[in-house]
Amino acid sequence: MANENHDPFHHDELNHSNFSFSQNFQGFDPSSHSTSFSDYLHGSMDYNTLSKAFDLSCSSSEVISSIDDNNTKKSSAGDLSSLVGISETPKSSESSSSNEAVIEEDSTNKKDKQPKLGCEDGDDEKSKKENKAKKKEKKVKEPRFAFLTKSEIDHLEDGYRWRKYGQKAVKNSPYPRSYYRCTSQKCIVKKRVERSYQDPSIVMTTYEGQHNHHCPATLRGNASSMLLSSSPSLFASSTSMGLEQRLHQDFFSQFLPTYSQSDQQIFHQNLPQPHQQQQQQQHQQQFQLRRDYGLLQDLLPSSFPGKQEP
DNA sequence: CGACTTTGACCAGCGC
DNA sequence: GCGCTGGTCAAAGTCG
Repeated sequence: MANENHDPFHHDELNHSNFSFSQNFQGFDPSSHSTSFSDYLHGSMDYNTLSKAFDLSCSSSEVISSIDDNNTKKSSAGDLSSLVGISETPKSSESSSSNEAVIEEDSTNKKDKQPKLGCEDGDDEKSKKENKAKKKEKKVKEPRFAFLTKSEIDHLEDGYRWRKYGQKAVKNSPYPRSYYRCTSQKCIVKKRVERSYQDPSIVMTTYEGQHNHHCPATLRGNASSMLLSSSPSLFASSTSMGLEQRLHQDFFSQFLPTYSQSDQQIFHQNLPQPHQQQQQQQHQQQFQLRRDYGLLQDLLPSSFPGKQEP
């Protein structure tokens, strides 16, 4: 891996060097920790599972964290800053469990929303009551999965086609949050993209739902080989070659199938020539992130939106 | 002309 | 109940 001495993100600014998922995810207590980035990464799904995955070599990962819906109810849906650790104290313990209690839901439940104008009064009342009744039923959501990416561009190319359907200003942040839906028919997957205001180079992407179709784009170039070659050490710890392949296949096919291209755009456009080394370093870190995430994939519960059965 | 983005408005949930 | 905020809708605009 590239030398670690010149990576401000990695060590100086965000203090990733001591990062450990198992530690920080479970005992998340912002009031008693420093405000390093990693301290505030609180995680998703099964923390133990995650920690298992990242214990392998977390220090090298740029990211980037996975955040589940329950945890992000306040943070991701609220403000990314709580993830990054600079805003009001997050309510830390409210989500310590039940991460798997994600049940498939018709995410269109909000669409019962009445037409804005000219709705019949009687029916209006009626449907309002129905809506209330529905709400009283335990509200379940599509499983979500969020992860942080260091990137210059907000909407990362992931191979799927998305239609933007909304944008909102985020409280305490100069950066808006964008809402996307998968353009594929009958696919209800949504995606939310927002940028950290503390570190504008960090983008948080939240996926909600599961694609019910194949990725329209295929992985191009040598991304997967680069992926593996960028840090063979981690995969060396995984004894199965089949696993290894599945990992990055899953990851790329589900989220980042064409990422390598945007990577090149990102890092080659914006960095000055003298920093080529740093450039390469970042590049490698990006791939490492993806690889780690791929590993994560394999350990995810089946309810995870990006999880694909073999 | 279709696909997509922008943007203001609306609605629901939540905390006070 | 009220105000704030997140999430969504849908008309208008833009682009290829």
